[in-house]
Amino acid sequence: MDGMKIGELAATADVGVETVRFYERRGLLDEPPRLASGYRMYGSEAVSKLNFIRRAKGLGFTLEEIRDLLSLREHPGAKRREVRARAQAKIDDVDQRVAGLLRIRAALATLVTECEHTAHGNDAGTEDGEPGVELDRCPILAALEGAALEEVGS
Amino acid sequence: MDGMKIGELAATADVGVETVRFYERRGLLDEPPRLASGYRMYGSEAVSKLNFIRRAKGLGFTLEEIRDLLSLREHPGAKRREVRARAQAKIDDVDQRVAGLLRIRAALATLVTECEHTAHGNDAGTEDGEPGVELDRCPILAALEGAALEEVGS
DNA sequence: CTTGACTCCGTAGTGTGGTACGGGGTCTAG
DNA sequence: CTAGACCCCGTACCACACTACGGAGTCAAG
Repeated sequence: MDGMKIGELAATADVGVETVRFYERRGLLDEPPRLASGYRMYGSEAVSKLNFIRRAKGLGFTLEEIRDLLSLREHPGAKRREVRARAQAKIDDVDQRVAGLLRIRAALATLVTECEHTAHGNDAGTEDGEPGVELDRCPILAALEGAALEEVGS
Repeated sequence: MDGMKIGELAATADVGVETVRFYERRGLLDEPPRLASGYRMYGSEAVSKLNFIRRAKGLGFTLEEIRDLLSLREHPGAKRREVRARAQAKIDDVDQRVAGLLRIRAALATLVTECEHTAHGNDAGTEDGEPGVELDRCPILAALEGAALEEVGS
């Protein structure tokens, strides 16, 4: 069943052929076995990895971080302690990201609520012009600039 | 109280002077009033904006998205409906990100648990060599490639 | 056994988000 | 009134993550 060339892999995972080779150079994909001709031959797990990479990228991980993430399963029976520590560090990082996103979400939700409050049921495309509640204090800014916000680092 | 030059603003918000001008060119910061000399003069709300930008950036928003986010408060009494819609769209985006991160988090937690299970209490730096539980099925990949995963877009 | 799609490799170019540089003008303390 | 720190602007450069290109070899259908 398995055994596709790079073009088929790329099409299946919906990335470019060049991207696959690029990821290989960056160590995100293992070097696959080659045909006598030098052509790369991939199994279906390569599709899974590419899907994973696409998703993780969309979540803001860098390629280097994704390489780390992927390598967490490769530990050859040794150094489980270190793997555990690295996984835990990633968890902490993810928790920070989630917390930050939830802060932004809360701020946005406040904004939506405030807007509804001010001009609820107003569906006309025309200017409403109604001053209503003052939005001079931006809830988004307020939520983000406020206290208890340690640096996220990067 | 207000009225700082670009250097003070940059120092206060812990970014580079060049970065402030860069954000201005990209439309994230308004063009501030100038002294007769041409020097930019900023009020304290510029600090808030810069703090916001730093945080939002750390959460994976692009500068363009951040510009949108910031502009949500600038609506001059009109088009609240559109503001509400854009804020809601951002909320949906944030929810998707959080969901993705939580999937990764769950996978990492599984990995940690599995490692403890296999070689718990093993603190020696030496190879343990113990095969233990098979980790050939990667929980990280498993969590991300699984069903019901629509495309996140970008 | 030719033709066209596919693959190889290396190198170069793109867009994003800055950072640095260079040649000037300005401001303030001594 | 001059030295040094600050600011102006434009341009160039950097890292990251691709994306495109060119010239050559390979493979599969007709």
